[in-house]
Amino acid sequence: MAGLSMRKQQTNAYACAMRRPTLHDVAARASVHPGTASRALNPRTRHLVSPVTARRVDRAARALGYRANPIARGLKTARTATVGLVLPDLTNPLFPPIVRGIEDALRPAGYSAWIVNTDNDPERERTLVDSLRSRHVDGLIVATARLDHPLLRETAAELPVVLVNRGTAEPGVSQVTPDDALGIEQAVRHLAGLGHRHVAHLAGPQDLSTGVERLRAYRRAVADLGLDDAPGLVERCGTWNEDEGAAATHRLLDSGLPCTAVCAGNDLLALGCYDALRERGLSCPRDVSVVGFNGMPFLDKLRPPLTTVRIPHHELGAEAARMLLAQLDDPDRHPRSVRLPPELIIRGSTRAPRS
Amino acid sequence: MAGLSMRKQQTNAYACAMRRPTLHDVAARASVHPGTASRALNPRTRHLVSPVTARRVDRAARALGYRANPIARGLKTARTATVGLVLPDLTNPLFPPIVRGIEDALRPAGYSAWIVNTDNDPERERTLVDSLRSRHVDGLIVATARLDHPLLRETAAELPVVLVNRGTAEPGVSQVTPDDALGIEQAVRHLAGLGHRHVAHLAGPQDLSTGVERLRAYRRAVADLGLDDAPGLVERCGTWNEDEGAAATHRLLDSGLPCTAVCAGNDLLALGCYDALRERGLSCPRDVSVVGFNGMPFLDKLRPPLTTVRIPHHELGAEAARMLLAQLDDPDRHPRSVRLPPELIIRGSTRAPRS
DNA sequence: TTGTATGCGTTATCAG
DNA sequence: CTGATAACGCATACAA
Repeated sequence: MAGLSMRKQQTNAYACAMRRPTLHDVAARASVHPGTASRALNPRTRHLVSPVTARRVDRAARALGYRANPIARGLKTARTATVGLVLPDLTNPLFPPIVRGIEDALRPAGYSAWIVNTDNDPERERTLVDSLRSRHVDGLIVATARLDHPLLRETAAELPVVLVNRGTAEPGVSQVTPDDALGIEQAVRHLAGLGHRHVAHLAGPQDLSTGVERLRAYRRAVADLGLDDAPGLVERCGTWNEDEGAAATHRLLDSGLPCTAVCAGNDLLALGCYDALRERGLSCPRDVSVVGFNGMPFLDKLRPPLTTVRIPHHELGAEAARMLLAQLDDPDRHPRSVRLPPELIIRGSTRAPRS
Repeated sequence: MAGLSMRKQQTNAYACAMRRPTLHDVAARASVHPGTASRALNPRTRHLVSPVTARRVDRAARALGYRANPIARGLKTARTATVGLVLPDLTNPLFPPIVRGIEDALRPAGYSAWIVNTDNDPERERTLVDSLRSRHVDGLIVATARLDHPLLRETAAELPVVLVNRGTAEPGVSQVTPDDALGIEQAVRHLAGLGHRHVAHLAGPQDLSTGVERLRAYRRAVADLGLDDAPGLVERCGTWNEDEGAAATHRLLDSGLPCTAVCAGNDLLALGCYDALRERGLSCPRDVSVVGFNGMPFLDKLRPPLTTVRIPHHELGAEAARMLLAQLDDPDRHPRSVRLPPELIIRGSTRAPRS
């Protein structure tokens, strides 16, 4: 790694980079003690200083273009106005909108987010959470929650944590998730309304709240609506991706069970389903209707455009951020769980079954 | 904002949170002076300490689960092993893979990235760059470069900066960009090879290197290949998005100029083009062939799958990160400019013109 | 109301 | 080779 010796050189190369003015400089210019300047500049302690002095300090700070050094401040206060954001994978199009929601809610409060990717690797996750903590983030928003997730419990015991999108079975952790059950119910009800009796489900990973709850909701909807409940109509996928969706669809079709519609656990699985159908010369929606879940971008550009359950990504993130801020404000606040309602978006991939 | 008074409460709510061990604790346990412990733990200064002492310190550190506090370290060294990453918009699917490339290249060097979104707002950009600087990032990777971009010149004079994806006309700034000219040439040559003589171009924003260079390359290719060079075959778009692409396509079709193929400045414009064609009852590729640019994810799932020029996103990011690391190592290093070769991906949206 | 002193955790520069 | 000490920039008890 770069030696510290470079520091001297850097001073050469970026010679024009004037040292940022410090509180000390401001104090000197205003002819007050640094402590006074600190108080004057801090909204919370400003009332402790005389208005004239305060204004003088303000002017000095403005003139010098003073900006407090958050590092030094953090060292003293043990707070950084920063929250860590733990994602499985930023390249999954589900997450960027959630991130935007988080940032948009954090900004007005003066907080910013530090984003890390775990790649669904628990070890990497542990390392990253540790590095966020050593950077003294004030709290954590976690999108990688598993149902069984000791790290989460440990971490939440030590600093404010809010889960987003995926929940956990670990106690004492706040979470903001889509109402998976409601979404799946809408999807299955839509298919049943079109006349489908044999609806399959591509289930997601069963160690994630999303995978489990969507499967459970599917089963309940099938029962409630009196649809075909053959166990073979459920195919499990190990991860939320297209390959798994395609493989599961192939297994489903190989089973020979009657099936005119597929309710996929998420959009990526649905995309894999598209691939498998095409590979077998089957047409969606003529032969098989397909519903996705999440409302990823660009699904309307597919052929056929994918009917899906849209979850409010941005709002999911914003709500998680607001919840974390509240928790930051009042650490004794009781952990709570919020479910946001999804919305069925009907497009071209669903239609009544033939005959 | 949350008062600091909360700190006390926080100590209550997260009471079990043991204080992280500090260098001081490690030193005490190893019965050495903190200074010695610091030297022993720092690979660069480890040779200054006797092997036995070093090992003793190591053991103490391990036993206590010691992790250096990067904040305190940064305060002293004015270095943070952190780089700022300035993006226009994380929800644009072009960027996440670039981010991953950057992170993957940064990680082995012990650096991490702090991501911010400007929304293409210069004022917001200035604020964010400022906040990154006050957080003492060691350098900047910027994906929001415009051709005319004073902030870039100012900033690059004060700390290492590398541009990624978009370049600038400002002098003295390193950049890693796709070889836009080569990519467009491949695209137009492909269309010409299929027999197209009237190829339109949906040009991107002309204040961005990408927009300008792709337009220039289109013009050159049209000239070289002896294609129809009617000025009306170029339609300008103010931003890289679907709406602009659709509007431009409508204008193009309204012009009545003969045109059998569209070379879009990027994939989003091409998606807009799809929409416009569909709206007019035209078929791609039967009536009009379309080529995109960038190689966004999921383009193969469109109908028809979009022929595009794939740029090596991950490598683009990785190369930018490596370049920044090199610059961090040697601040006197001459700024340089790297262009990465793209690759034409031929899919179903291009075919020979009718008749 | 203001100044003073101290500490946050670490590294660098001295002595020894 | 190791220990002592002084910063780094800021916030905050405490003294004045």
